[in-house]
Amino acid sequence: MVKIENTKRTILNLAESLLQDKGFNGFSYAHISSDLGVKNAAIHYHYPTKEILVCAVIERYRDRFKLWINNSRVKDLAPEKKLDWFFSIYSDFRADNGKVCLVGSLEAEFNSIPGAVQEEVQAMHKELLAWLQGMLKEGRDAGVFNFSGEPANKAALILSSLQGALQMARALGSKKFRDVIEQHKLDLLA
Amino acid sequence: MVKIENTKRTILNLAESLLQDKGFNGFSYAHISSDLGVKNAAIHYHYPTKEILVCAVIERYRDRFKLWINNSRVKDLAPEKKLDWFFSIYSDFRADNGKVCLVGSLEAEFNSIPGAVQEEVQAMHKELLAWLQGMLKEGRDAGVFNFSGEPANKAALILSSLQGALQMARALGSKKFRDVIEQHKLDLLA
DNA sequence: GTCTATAGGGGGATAGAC
DNA sequence: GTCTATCCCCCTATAGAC
Repeated sequence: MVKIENTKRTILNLAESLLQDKGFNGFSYAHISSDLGVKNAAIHYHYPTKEILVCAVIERYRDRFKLWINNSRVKDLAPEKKLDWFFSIYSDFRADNGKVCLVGSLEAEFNSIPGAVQEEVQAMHKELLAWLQGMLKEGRDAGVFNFSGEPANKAALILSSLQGALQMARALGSKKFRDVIEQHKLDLLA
Repeated sequence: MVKIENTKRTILNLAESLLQDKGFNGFSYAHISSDLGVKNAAIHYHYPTKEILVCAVIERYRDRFKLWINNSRVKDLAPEKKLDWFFSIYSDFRADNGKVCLVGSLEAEFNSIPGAVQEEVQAMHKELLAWLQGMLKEGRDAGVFNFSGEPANKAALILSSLQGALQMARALGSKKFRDVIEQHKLDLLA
């Protein structure tokens, strides 16, 4: 019972990592099973299809994000600290072998992934945007952030940029990613 | 001689479209050949390998972009019109069956594409950034654009955002894409 | 230039033994 | 739960006829 939970969790870890590294159509059950040290069929026992496996990866990530933002260590931060925390998620991806975010990886291949995965991605993206929008509004109301227009639109701008910047850094290097982060802070705190 | 040039061009058109729709690992020679109404092997006659084919797609796009920006219809525009022109490239992608940009598509799958393609993507991305950076500097010097920091960093922010916004729109719809464009204008012209 | 035919590999997925 | 073995499909790429 404990063993199976560990195995399932390890499979999810590997699948998540491979998704962020090679993309949905770039990884296979063979990658996971060889990394895990078992055979192909063992993965199918835990996650019958690739569609089910990747949906489980996203669901876990959504749960994780919900826990984070509802935890007092994030919830009670000042807006500018919340911003730093959010940026650090993406900086950590970059530092971890140049991974991109799940949303970006899966949306780039959106038209060649299963329908159930598309729906999970959509839900995940909405949740990220909603939190970011609330944080930006909170910060502007508090006089910390400075921007024109709707918080929802500024949130979409920032999130799309982080997504793109992780991809950009693969071709142009980590400095470009850091430059984008700094420019966002400059724009927001000016 | 004319016929072969037309065929080669049509193959490049289809490959470019498929790349922007399904990604490198999501399209095959079979897609191209069935769309073109020929057999698999005919494509290999013109472009022996997928690596060579995709490199040719990117090289053509780079040439096209160079022609555009050196043409007086773009070169002589005022900075704010240049900005609109650049945004329209991405709006047109979005309007064309929700395509994403080549750079975003290929960088998302960067670690599962051939090395020669990676190098082409890198060169292309640098050229796009260089032009955008120059345009932003020109606009700020002319007193039309308003932003803090280095033009290079603002260029990276905007380009990464356009790249991400096309992907985002696949899950969340075209309105989100338009919202991002409007927010960029708001930020830049404030 | 395009065809048929096929090689050769990898992919997702399943059956049945242990 | 994991194994071996296997099925079947799609993929990239090539050989040789037309």
